[in-house]
Amino acid sequence: MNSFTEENYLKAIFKLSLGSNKDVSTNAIAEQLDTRASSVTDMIKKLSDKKLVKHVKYKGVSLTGSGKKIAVSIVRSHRLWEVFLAEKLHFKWDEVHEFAEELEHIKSDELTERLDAFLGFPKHDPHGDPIPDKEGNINRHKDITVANLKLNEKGVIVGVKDHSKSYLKYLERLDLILGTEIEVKDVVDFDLSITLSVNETFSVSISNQASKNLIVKKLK
Amino acid sequence: MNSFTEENYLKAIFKLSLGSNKDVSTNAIAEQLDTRASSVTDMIKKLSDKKLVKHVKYKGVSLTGSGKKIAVSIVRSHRLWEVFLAEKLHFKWDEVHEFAEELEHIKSDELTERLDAFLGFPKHDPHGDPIPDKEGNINRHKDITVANLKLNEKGVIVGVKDHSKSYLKYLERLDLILGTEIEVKDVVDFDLSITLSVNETFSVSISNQASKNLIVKKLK
DNA sequence: AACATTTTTTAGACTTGTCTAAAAAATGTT
DNA sequence: AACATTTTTTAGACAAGTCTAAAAAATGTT
Ligand SMILES: [Mn+2]
Ligand SMILES: [Mn+2]
Ligand SMILES: [Mn+2]
Ligand SMILES: [Mn+2]
Repeated sequence: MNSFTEENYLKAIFKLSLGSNKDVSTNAIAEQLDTRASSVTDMIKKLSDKKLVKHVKYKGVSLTGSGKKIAVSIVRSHRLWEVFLAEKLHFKWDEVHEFAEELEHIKSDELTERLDAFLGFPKHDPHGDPIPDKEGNINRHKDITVANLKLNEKGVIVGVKDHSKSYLKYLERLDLILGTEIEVKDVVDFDLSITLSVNETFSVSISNQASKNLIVKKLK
Repeated sequence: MNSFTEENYLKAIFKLSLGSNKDVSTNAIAEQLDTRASSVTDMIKKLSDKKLVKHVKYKGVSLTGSGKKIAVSIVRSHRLWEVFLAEKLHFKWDEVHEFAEELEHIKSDELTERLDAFLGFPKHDPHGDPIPDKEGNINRHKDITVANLKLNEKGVIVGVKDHSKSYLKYLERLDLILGTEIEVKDVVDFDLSITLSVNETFSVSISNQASKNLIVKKLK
């Protein structure tokens, strides 16, 4: 069995390897987990002994097959619990993550599968992130953001790239929640801020920083 | 904040103080938590520094007001999670305890209250144990067991005193589950084994060991 | 290629919770 | 009351995970 701490390292390495297929650096992990590089080196040694990561000294680290399997199963459990907390216990989307960080470590395949069934096999968590299936397959949506949309193009909000409480609360205040339909009405070339029409009911202007973290599915 | 370990000690002391109001012994705690007396002494020192227990050297330990409050809130959370696991995820009553041992430590009053509401404010857990209310009040049912019933007396099963997997599975196999109506049809004076009529449909014979762990509400 | 900066690893220490072995106190027995 | 047994505490050690400070390796710059 792996400790909570080991699981959190595996999850961090998994997150940092998404997208690029380069090895993950010690410092990146340290920052992700808010710890020191020396602590990371120690833990990498341990995970390496357990064959959960591959490590070349001074070069970087990557997950092995079994390491990745564990990481994905934790992500799956995390996101299912987030769905439970949001849909069943009516927590807001900026509140679910902290609880899920703890719930995810209650490891039992049986528990996860039953939770999945109870929730009706959801495909996405409250932030639009895909829930890996039992076999660990993940359907990532392509990262088209509001910032990528051109004038007069339409989209539906399907996710966020920034998961911070402040960003999520800000979006909720503007009704920019999952499923919302938006249309680009104006782009200011000076600072790339964008004015959106929301659900064809009202307009709102958001910064480039905000628009490039809001994932959409383009509507024809 | 208290660690999982500290919480488990508080819970153990709470359980051991139920019924009798004598102080709890170091050895009793060690046995309950499957650890050594010396470890218990160490932890008692720590909990005592935090004013969660009162300790007189060589005499024994008891919970303070705040220690008891924490212990009860963990019991509340534990039993609510057990209800969730049994009713919503359809785990059997001999399977829920282990998961609840982990879930109970996800401490957040808000989470507990929402879970309580989601479950419809249950009064008892899947083993018939009372769920403490938000203020920590517990409605213990009085301990009348099948062994206390006289010939031809009737009762409804409302709880168990032994929570072991083997006992719970055994009872389930005999359909001696919560809510079942039973009537004492025969008592063997040699070994105190009892023959029961179950739900007025069939008969079964159980040992004294089994009958004195099965809590009933007597029916007139 | 030589020097400067950044990144990573090592060395050694600290905290939490555990253990064994031994000492001290309490309890039981004659 | 004296001795034996049991219970509890103390002393000292260990594993997990963390930290700071310093050494080693890699990378960047002239
Ligand atoms: Mn999350
Ligand atoms: Mn999420
Ligand atoms: Mn239980
Ligand atoms: Mn129970």
